[in-house]
Amino acid sequence: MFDTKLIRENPQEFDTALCRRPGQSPIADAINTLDARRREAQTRAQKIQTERNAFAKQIGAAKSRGEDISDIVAEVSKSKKKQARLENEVVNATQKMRDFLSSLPNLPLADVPEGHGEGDNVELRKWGEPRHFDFEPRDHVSLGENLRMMDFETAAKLSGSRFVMLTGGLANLERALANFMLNVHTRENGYTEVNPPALVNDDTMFGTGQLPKFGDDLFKANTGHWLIPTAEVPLTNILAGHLVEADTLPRRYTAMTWCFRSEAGAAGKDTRGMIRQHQFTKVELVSVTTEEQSLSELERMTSCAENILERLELPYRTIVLCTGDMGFGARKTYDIEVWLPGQSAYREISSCSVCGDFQARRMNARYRPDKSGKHTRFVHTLNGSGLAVGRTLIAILENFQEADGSIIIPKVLRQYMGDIEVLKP
RNA sequence: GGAGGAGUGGCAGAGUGGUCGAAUGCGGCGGUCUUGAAAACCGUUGUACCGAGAGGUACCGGGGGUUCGAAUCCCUCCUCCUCCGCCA
Repeated sequence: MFDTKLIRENPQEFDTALCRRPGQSPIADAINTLDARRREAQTRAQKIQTERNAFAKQIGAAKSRGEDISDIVAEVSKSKKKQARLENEVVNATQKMRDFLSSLPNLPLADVPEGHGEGDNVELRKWGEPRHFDFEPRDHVSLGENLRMMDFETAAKLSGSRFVMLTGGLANLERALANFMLNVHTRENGYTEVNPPALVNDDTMFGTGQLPKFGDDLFKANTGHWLIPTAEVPLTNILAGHLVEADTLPRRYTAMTWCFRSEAGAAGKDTRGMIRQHQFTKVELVSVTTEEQSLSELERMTSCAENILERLELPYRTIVLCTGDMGFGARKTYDIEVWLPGQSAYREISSCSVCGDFQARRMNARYRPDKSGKHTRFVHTLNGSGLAVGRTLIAILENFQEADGSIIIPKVLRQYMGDIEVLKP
């Protein structure tokens, strides 16, 4: 959500920045017209209210002196209807503005490359050498089923398509991964571990930008709750409605949660395997910072995520998303892609975004920049995966496979798996 | 699920129809004293919006209503607490 004052004062700059996203057209004029109407109605309604407040005070004074008040009362009653109409106008105009503004995506930062889709993203760096195999590497489905620890058939019986059931060593491996990631982020990177609700209300989904536009991508419970598509939602909303002191920032939160996505628009995409599921485990990172800190925090967060892959010895590359591939609330996004030998491709395993004050405005989360000052500012929010656990498991299977279908366990994970070194079929 | 109670400023907590945006305490900020600090004392201290400004308007859990006037009365929803029942 945007500051209407900013749009009023810099309509040209606003439109230019917004239109760097493909599919967006200039909108500042329309917003400013709507806004002018709202302010005018508000000013008029306030004027009438001022008069009425004065009358009410007179009545109070007169009454306490024991005077007759019926004349004044009669006069005030007349303005009631007019005021109700004006107030109604203000409420409607405000609501209209809010609806309008809440459907607009965030402005890309100036250094974000312009483009229409995946193809226009820009690679920044690569880490690790994809391993050379002297046999034909298999994909994770083949490996997992061969181990008899990855069962799509039973999952389909229980739930339908896009679900998987892990058993035995792979179930343990997934738990080990999440445990490892959480330990690193909490013990070395300064994040506070949170175990948040996975069902949230409308306001919470609005705060991070899933609503009102993207309800179709979400699962909804019959109580009206929504299932979180990422822990970004509850973690970022922790500070919703709060005013905090600057010296309590940054706040860094991490959580392992299940994530639920309807994958409504992804029919036919990644149907094989556990790349794209309705339910998956993810360790999420969320930072809440000041305006000054948010850009460096993005670099920090991204390196926290990259570091996990390095310790797992998984080759990756880091790209910056172009304006056409960025999410709704982001100003700038780095994707980290892990090498998958089974696909001979780099695939997304983490996405780190800085949202500026976009989400903070939606959820009204502010801070006081300095203690004696009267001004408040909206906090800046960031989120990133640290990492997608299911996809990390896939990467381990495919990168650490042996010719006989066994899987070498990365050294850093062994302590979480009873010190075994290999999973054998 | 049943019966009660409560939601007020950063926090604690008073206020039951008019001069209440709201006592008081804590905390914060500024100052006096002090070599410095602590203590003590004095002062100050909510947010958002409208307005060029003067100034104005709104907000006492959310929404609605009664009234000339609502933190205060009524309706409704939400949240929390206590007791009982049930239960992982």
